[in-house]
Amino acid sequence: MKRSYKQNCALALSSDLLCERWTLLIFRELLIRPCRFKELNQALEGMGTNLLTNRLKELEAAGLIEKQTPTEKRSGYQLTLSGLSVEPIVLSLIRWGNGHLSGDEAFKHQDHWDLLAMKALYNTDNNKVFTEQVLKVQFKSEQLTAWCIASENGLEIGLGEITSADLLLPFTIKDLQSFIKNKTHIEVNNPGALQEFIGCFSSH
Amino acid sequence: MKRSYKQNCALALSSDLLCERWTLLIFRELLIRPCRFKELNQALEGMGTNLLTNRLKELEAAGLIEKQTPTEKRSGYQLTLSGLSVEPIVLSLIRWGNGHLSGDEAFKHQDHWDLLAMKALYNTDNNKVFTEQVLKVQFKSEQLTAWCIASENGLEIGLGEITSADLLLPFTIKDLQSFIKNKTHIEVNNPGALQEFIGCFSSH
DNA sequence: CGGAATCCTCTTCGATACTG
DNA sequence: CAGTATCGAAGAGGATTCCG
Repeated sequence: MKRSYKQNCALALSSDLLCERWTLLIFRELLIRPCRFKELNQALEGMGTNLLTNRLKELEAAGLIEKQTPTEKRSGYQLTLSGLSVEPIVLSLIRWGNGHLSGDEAFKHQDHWDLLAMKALYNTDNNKVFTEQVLKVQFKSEQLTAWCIASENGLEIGLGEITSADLLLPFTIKDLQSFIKNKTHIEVNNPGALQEFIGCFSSH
Repeated sequence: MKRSYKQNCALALSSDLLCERWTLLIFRELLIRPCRFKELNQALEGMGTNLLTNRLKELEAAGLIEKQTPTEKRSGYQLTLSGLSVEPIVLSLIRWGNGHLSGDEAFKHQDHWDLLAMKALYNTDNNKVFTEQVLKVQFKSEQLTAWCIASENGLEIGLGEITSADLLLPFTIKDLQSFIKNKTHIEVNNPGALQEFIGCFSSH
């Protein structure tokens, strides 16, 4: 029997389901890519495996996540269509956290988290049409290989390699952010694309 | 010493502060109007008064809420400017809860909660310019007297009376929603304004 | 090996009674 | 009316074990 605020209010209802401890961080991971149990366990340091199991069951029961089809040799968890609709909530929390809080250097950090932050800060308004309709960016560092595709519809993100990137950044997103702030010079294969790309983000 | 995810991630940081149990519901109340301790206590049934005290202290320490100036005879709590910036998060949760979950009739309900839901569902895009630039609506029922002002900039809401309302609705917002759904006929002082007003909300 | 189940400790929560 | 104090109940955290 699940704990509930027992209020007939949209906020209370969604909080009951989504704002339990750890739950939103599970969504963070699954919004970036499907995850195996172990990946979640590693990203969510401090969460007991039993608690993780419970949350996954609750979310599966609620129809927000599902196990990948067993045809694939190693099954993992992924968001359902309904689970995907949680993204705006996560992004609004990221925007808020980004604007209001400064991180503690002692805290754990994983580079792929920045990928979602990038999506949260991407600004569709701001945004002139790209010379090429879309702009494909490849990030590559020791810890993370990732990509994003910017267009007027928003920013798509993912892990791994992308073909025919317009812009190759030999470092992580965090570095890019500090570049934007400090306006340091960086060498890239396509300076024009870099400028276009940077123009897509809210400046703060 | 506060509990924390200890992750250097915008989502984890904002969750640490905002997604503790009851915290978002406190924001719901204060986004509608400043509250005295007792009002919060009544709206947050099931929350112990000690816990409420703790949360209020934490939020005050974080600079998100403050006590009203003691010049006013009875002091209460209100959002700071920084606290106001939490609104987009609350509204995104309301939109999600409204779309994905059906309420349980046994649960407690307070009419003023619908006021914030109305704000969450208000659609600035949808929105032709009003004949009068803004549209002032007064709600009046036994349980709730409230108003809202719709404009191209968004929807302002508040409790109590407003002067020179364009539209007087002798019932609550819930009734209006069911009217929108079922397209039942209702008698009002200004049918044209009612149509304009209804056109401002996402249809779902 | 992935992950579910068990057990134990500690923290937080929930409800009520109490005090300035 | 605002806030404290108290205490049993529930949830979280961590380690370990069990199972396919």
